[in-house]
Amino acid sequence: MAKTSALPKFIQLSEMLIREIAAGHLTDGARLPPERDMADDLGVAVGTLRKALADVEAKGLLDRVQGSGNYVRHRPAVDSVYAFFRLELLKGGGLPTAQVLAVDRLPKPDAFGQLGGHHEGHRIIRLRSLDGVLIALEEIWLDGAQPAQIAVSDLSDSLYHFYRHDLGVIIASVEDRIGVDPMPAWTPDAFHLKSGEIAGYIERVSWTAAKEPAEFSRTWYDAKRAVYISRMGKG
Amino acid sequence: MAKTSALPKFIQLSEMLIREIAAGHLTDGARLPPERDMADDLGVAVGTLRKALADVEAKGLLDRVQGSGNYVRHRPAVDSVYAFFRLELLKGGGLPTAQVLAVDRLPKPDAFGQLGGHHEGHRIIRLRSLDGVLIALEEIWLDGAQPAQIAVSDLSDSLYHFYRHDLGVIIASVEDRIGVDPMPAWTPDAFHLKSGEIAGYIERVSWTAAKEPAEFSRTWYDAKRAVYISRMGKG
DNA sequence: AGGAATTTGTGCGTATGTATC
DNA sequence: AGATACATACGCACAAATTCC
Repeated sequence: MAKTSALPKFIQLSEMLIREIAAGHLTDGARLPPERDMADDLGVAVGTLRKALADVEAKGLLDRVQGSGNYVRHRPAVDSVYAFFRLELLKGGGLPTAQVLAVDRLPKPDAFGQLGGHHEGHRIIRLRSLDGVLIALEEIWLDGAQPAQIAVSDLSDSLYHFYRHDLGVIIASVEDRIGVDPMPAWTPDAFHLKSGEIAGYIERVSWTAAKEPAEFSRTWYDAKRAVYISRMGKG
Repeated sequence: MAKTSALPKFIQLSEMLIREIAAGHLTDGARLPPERDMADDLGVAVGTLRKALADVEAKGLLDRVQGSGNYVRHRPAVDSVYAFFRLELLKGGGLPTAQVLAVDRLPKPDAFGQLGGHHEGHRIIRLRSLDGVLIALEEIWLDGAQPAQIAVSDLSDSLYHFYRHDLGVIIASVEDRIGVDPMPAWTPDAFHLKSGEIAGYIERVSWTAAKEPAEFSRTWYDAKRAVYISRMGKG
């Protein structure tokens, strides 16, 4: 196996908590135990747990209130990411999470000209993981004619929930590339999945090279992942 | 004076560093002293300084490299925020900083119909501070016809630099409201400044109420500031 | 209304790991 | 290989906000 040194504890904790919330084991509004109790149960120092909790809060899944407690923020179960997330079927039921890399308003590629009347579109690039393992890069285009207010913060949770309830737009294209760790060389016809309940269709997107990792995100670990993706393009 | 409990040390340190960088005292590429030395000089614990450095890094003004050092990231002096920031003239040379609260694509108010052909515009709301003291709320509209890729991350540094170099658009309207601490009641005719080198003009913008603080940002302090602004609207 | 208990936030100091030089 | 420097992790003490009695 590759020389994979373990991730830091606070990252492991953060991802564990996110998976617990995404899976519905921690429902919306639920209050976590006091940090000291939680840290004792998990066998870590309070400061380490707090760093993980700050990470979950930054992803919008937790509400931390001084003097009160840590409260889970998650959409109800009916809007679970499971409803629209098809990747897990190919991996045996892992828990999906996502991380937005970039949201840009760009001229729409010709391949999508027939969908929507606008000459521009919103391009969203996300990393998708199952059980914390990076498995896919996702590129999605939304038609630009909608009065869309798109920002990274809006997309940090369940992207599809955002589509249906907040935006009400049509997905122009969804491309899923499936891989294992380490990611194999990318080929144009890797995987194309029909996207379930979403009113849209599948189309291959020509992948433009990613910007520098530093432009995508701010933490060391995010940058690592971005570099990882960059290697995909060279395959 | 009002009961102003001091801000936490790590926030004070963070804002001090940001001002030092914005003023050009720490030039682009400069390497900071080792964290232990720096913490000793400043009379704080290393962990406290590290929290401040993480904050500066999150704002894109610092590059932290393990095993190497902390490196300043800043635009060259010719593009200093001073070139386009007029507020400081009224306060005696304070160092301006800004924080983006919201970036939305919305139908353009009728008052701006004569500028630009598009019916939509990008509304940007920023807090502006001098020497760390909050003094103004800024609302700016850009015409939506431009192929603008607007996201909060693009605006975190110098907004005017972004206008001129990255976007190349015309500022539809700029409204500056000047105040002191505590912020006085807002009145429609508070202050309207001609915006210097910017090709645009000044117009009063009817201020729509801010969303909930939680929608703007994630940290406790950002939320505090948002609440502070809310009180302005009621004055 | 008020005060005690609970819970998170801040700050400190230290030891060890890991990347860079 | 050694030295330097940032990253992680631990534990503790006190402050501040909330909640409860």
